[in-house]
Amino acid sequence: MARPRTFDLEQVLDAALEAFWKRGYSATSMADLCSATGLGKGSLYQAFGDKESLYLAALERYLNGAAAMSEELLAVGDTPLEGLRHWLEQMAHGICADNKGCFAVNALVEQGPSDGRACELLANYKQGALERLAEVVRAAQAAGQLDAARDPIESARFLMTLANGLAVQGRHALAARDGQAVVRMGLESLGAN
Amino acid sequence: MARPRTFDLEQVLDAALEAFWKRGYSATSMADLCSATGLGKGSLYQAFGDKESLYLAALERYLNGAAAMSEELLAVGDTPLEGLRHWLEQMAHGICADNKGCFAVNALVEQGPSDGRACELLANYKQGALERLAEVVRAAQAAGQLDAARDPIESARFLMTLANGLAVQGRHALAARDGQAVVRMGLESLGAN
DNA sequence: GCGGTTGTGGACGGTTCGGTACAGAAACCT
DNA sequence: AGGTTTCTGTACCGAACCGTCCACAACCGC
Repeated sequence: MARPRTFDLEQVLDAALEAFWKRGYSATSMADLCSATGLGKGSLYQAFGDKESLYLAALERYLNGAAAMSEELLAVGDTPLEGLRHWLEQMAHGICADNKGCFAVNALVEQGPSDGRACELLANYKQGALERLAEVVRAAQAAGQLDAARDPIESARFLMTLANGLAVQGRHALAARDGQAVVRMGLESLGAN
Repeated sequence: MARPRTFDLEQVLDAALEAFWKRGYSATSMADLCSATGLGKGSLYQAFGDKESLYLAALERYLNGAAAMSEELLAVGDTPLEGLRHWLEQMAHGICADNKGCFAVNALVEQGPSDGRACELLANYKQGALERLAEVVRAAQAAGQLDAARDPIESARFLMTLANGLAVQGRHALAARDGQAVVRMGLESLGAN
């Protein structure tokens, strides 16, 4: 065997994520990443390969975290609707907290319609999130909490669209109160009372 | 006097806008802009100063165009609600057409919370659009077409959030049908019938 | 037609970029 | 403890970057 690395991989990934989050992919240089992570170039390249791979690793970590957190939030409360409310509220809350928006949305916009691996990750995540949301919507409808006449998938996409819009606005300055108002209107529009 | 320039300033600005729109600011090089506009470096620098100024000029042109088009769309139909519907529908339609999203949203996300001049332009535009939308919402409420119990500004922000969310999704691939479904739900949720 | 003035585009330069090579250090196994 | 293997950071590379400069061309007023 040999010398083990002296840093924590996930910790470094989080630091890199922060840097990418702040400035985006193109505008973040390897020098930025070095100072953000506190590592030398050699270590970064050895551990991750190249800039794009590091970005993808950070993105994947973010998406996994987001999925886990979504699952937690949706499970809050005793009814499906409470879960949806928590999900959207906390999403808005996190987005309004600091002016960073949502890393996935930023990545989606910056990568654009390119055919890279990032798009693949993002598309998969979006699809999964959409289906998961639709499931909860369906449950809420079955429980009589949401208007059953609406298509669950369309409702899910509607919620997703709201969340994406909040992420955009949260990137600059969106007052928490205004974000919550949007959330409230969104839930009402699905037939919640 | 002297030799006049052989190109049309606005045409070049449109070409540059297209290039920036596709790849974003950082990822678009001056070489890209030269081939997009068909001009040499000297001409571009003489006409616009530097890359950032060219970007700002393109952004300003886009925002002016967007404002004018919004005004037109809001005026379509005989009632305020018809205007709103047209505005949101055409917004969604344009966004879904090609996978470019909305340049303003892309700029907002890429520039992030930086304190540059682009943010200033975008913030001003957003404020104006919000107020204009709120005006039309108020008119629709007065005409009995929208639920008068809702705060017009919050309703306007709600519509803006939806539009922003559509822009994000439209950057990749959003079926026109799905976009229109979101639009329909959004209008219904304001109390439209 | 001719001088003066401005647009034009390619050549050039300094800087920064992402990525590699390498020398030294550190830790594991025997 | 020694050998070996891996990690670490720096020096370095070619390429691409943004921006400048300059020789030439094109047009206007006279």
